[in-house]
Amino acid sequence: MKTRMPGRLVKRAFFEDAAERVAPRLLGKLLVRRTGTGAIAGRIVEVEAYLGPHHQTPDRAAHSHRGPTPRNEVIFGPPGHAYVYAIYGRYFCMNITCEPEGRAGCVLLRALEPVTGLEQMTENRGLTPAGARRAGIGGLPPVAHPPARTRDGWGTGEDAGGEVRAMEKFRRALTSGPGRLCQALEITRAADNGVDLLDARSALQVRDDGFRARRALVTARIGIRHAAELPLRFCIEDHGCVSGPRKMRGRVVAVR
DNA sequence: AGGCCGATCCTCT
DNA sequence: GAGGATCGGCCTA
Repeated sequence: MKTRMPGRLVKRAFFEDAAERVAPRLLGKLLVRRTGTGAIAGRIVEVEAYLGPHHQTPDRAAHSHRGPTPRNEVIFGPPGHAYVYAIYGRYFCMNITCEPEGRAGCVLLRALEPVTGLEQMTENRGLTPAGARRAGIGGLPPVAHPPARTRDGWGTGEDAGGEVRAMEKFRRALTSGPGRLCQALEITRAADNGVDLLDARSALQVRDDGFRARRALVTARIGIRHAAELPLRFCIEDHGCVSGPRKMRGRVVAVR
């Protein structure tokens, strides 16, 4: 079965640059998983840049900080590939490699806006009873089932029973967070670490459907101890699917 | 060989 | 807002 993939593949040159420049430009691009039965896709709305040891600014939070090891070698390889690592024994996080081959630097994907395959994401995340068993979590959904998509948006268009708010909450729960988005798109280290995201044959791809984020909110990165003050987190301002605290100190910049 | 701890998520107070 | 789950990588002895 031939799965229809949205938009077009991003070019290699896009990632052949410093992570802190690639990161904001990545906002609005699509991360697409091809499955046996169709596509699962989300729009990138929150990212963080991690800098390689060659960089002028030392970044002790970066996995590449101490040089290449078997775990992080993909970061030192060619740009546009997936660096997937396991964290806290239960979750995976996904990065996209940047910089020319031989230099380190990558962008962590922290949140997506669900676009395609929401039912599959729901199951993958354990927000249905069957999925909960598969995902190995409790599986208490924000709402029992995702309300139907209408022409005007989610739910009925009115928010009579708080249905729109419930849908917001549900969408957030699907892909808002680096571990969550990997679970929703079935991303694992075993299957996806080192995959070329810019190859039409890959099961995981970064694509461009023409959406442009004109501005980005820049803040400190989340959940790190070292180099915690560097302004290397970028998100689409006020987007409902961004992870973390609702309001974070930062400044708005134009995306070149 | 052993210990520490993390670019997280979920649950309960 | 705090604590537990859970395990591989990396550092120290």
